[in-house]
Amino acid sequence: MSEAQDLKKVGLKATLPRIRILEILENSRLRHMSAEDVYKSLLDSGEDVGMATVYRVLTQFEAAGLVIRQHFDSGHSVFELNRGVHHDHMVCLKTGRVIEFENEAIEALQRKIAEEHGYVLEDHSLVLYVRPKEK
Amino acid sequence: MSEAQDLKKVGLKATLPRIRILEILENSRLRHMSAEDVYKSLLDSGEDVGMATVYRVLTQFEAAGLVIRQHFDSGHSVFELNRGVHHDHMVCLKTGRVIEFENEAIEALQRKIAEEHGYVLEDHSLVLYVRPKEK
DNA sequence: ATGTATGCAAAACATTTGCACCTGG
DNA sequence: CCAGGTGCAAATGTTTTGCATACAT
Repeated sequence: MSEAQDLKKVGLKATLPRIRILEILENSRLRHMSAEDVYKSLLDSGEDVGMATVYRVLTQFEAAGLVIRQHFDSGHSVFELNRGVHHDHMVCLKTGRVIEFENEAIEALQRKIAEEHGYVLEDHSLVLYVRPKEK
Repeated sequence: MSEAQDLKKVGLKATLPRIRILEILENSRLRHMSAEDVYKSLLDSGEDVGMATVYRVLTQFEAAGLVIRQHFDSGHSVFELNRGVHHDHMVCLKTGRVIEFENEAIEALQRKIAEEHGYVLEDHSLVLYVRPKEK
């Protein structure tokens, strides 16, 4: 019940829409939600917010480091709560399911590659598009 | 001058817009062009094509394997000629420059990770966002 | 009180589509 | 000639913005 504190901690006023959206991200069974998903979820809970606010709030949350925005190849963004542990994503082309995974070897290789080209790795986006293995 | 043949080879009629667009992709100094870039380039050469055709043709080229569509985090797609050698991309956050790189170790790791989760790797998207190394 | 946040509607983009007309083989 | 391709304008889907009103501190 301390969403209000969490918001203030990152410099955001604890307004109702922000609190509700944060709750949704924390409690939804979907770890990866589109703005539309969040919006529908709000309406379902009887809240009266506009899409514009959903986008504004999610963008602020991203800037504050509370959520991470992913861009998969689907034309729209998906947002997930930043739980502090970095991971990448695997999207099943058959079911649309999103699987998270961590792999330090890949992370290290990326840093090394950037380094070799005279750059410092700032961020990266890795998405594997996969299909269930045939039995 | 064999763009016409290249097109027929992949089952596409050698129409003027398709030939011109293929030429642009082959000759532009930018390896990665947005639909807008291609469109402007066409206009500059005095060609009279519509954006709709640019998108239709680029999409057909992608389906035919002639070009590869990338999605970077910028909201719009960029297209590059498929030169047959797979590679990933590094985008400089300071200059916007796009650098291509190949790394078989990363490719192998990705296949292994998908495998470990019971999937087969079908495709992937890896983009490193980097900044010039301080001297 | 007062500066910030919100809701709504309209705008802004990138991309796609319907349809009458044109064109390549 | 005729199926397929193109141009234009209008539709689409997602995200952003302007502005008057409502709210947190």
